[in-house]
Amino acid sequence: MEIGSHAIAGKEQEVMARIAKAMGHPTRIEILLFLASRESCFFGDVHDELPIAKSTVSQHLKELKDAGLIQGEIEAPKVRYCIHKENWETARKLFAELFDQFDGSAIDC
Amino acid sequence: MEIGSHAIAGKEQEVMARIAKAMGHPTRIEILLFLASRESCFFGDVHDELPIAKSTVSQHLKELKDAGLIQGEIEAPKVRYCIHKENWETARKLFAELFDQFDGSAIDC
DNA sequence: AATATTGTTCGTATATTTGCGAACAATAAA
DNA sequence: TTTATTGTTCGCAAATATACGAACAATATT
Repeated sequence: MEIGSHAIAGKEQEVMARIAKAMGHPTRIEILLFLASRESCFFGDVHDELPIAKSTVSQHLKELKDAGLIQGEIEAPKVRYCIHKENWETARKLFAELFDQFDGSAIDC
Repeated sequence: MEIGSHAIAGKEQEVMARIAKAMGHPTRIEILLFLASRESCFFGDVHDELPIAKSTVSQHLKELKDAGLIQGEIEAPKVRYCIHKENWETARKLFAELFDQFDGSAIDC
């Protein structure tokens, strides 16, 4: 790889934007922190943590799921949600890589 | 701090959501990578990298600036943009902290 | 079978985002 | 002073996002 170029390809940029977008709402950050702090939990547990309608919670969970950050599986009549282990790790690396692109020791502009 | 609790307060969650939202667009990820890869540059340099109208580029830059990720200063008749060093570092830490909240060694749900 | 529990989906209203060209502002150059 | 250069801001149209309650679906319970 050339000096000065970065390792985040176009496809990865799209993935990052998708993930960042999913994280771009206070409620969804709250949900991620909640899920990250435990092994797993049910929809109702998430809903109980938030002062919003269940339909809204469901939509936020869907967005996080569509972005790949979490996963949910039916345990009738409940639905168990948890962090998507592999994608979470991928996201961690992508963001770390992006933030590392900038040389903090550089002089101010 | 209690075991199981996390270190990201409500206020920080809002900041994270704000930053993530700003990063939630492919063009803005592209801009961040571009700026992160050099000391600084002018608006025109950013515009030249992108296949979109200058007014649109200006708006994207404004959002990144409002989120605190970048800064811009007039060097008439040009405008020099660059990564906002301190806020960039803050963002790096916040994201790293969030992603570290999840114990990757946990069993799948 | 009837009822209760748990979430998702639908329909709707409002707000925000995105993108563009035109108009504008500020300085530099002629 | 006129003219060029460089970006921002404005006004608009179209697309998305946000939030809610009602309706629905699937299973468990009685």
